[in-house]
Amino acid sequence: MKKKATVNNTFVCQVRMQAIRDAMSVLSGKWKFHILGTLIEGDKLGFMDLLREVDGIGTKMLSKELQDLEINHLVSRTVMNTKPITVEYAITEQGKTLSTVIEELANWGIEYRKSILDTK
Amino acid sequence: MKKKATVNNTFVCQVRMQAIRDAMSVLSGKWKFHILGTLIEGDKLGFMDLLREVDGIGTKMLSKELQDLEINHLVSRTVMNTKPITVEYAITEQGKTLSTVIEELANWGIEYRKSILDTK
DNA sequence: GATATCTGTTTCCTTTTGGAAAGTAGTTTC
DNA sequence: GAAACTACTTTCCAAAAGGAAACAGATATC
Repeated sequence: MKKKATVNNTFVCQVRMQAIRDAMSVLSGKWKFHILGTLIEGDKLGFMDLLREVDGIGTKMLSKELQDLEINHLVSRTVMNTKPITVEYAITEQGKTLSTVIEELANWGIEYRKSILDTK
Repeated sequence: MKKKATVNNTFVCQVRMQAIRDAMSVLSGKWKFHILGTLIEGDKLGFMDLLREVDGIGTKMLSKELQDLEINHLVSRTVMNTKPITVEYAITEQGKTLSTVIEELANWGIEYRKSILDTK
């Protein structure tokens, strides 16, 4: 299975491929876009808030995904010293740069659904 | 684990959630963005062309992903009656509507990589 | 006739992902 | 002091995703 790139083997394409890999490595999975989208809308949400907002997610996945997003500097985590301890999750400046991507993706999804319903 | 949505339980947010689910159901996996991106650049590529262009993919995944994309009307498949049989894969009009999303994602990936290198 | 090319499919396996449920731990209200 | 609330973690398991390699069928070239 030897391979020689022939068509898109330009520098820009290699860079774009790498960029998509980079982006997906940080955004892959079933929940990241939902969590980020929710945090972009209403900033500063507690764990239980997110559990309520992100429809269908469980504690394990929410916890794990939030850790991933925090590691990648897209979400911040702040422990508040309130009566029953609460934690505030918020989108970072870095994370906010994703809002156009998420917006575009959501818009595409809406249009896609429409076009599918038309053809049926 | 009772849940009551309190913050983003508006109609637009429900629609956006659904839109992201729709989009991801069609675009999930390791290779779809790469294949679509490649087909948007150079239209009409053979199976072997794609195998060469999409760095790292194997025959099984390429075959499977192309089938998925064809089912969802994002890619067209045309069998040519050439000497050794060849097949032309191309992006559909429907598929072309993804170009802005892919563009945004790639741009974000590029900027993200830059910012990570800066902070290190 | 052997080898090569094009387009896949099939098999077998490992890794990754995701989910349900129970457990942990601290605080606070009744 | 029992129950409730917040914020998780852990365990155990099932399903999905992904990959390497072999196989297959058709034509065409050496």
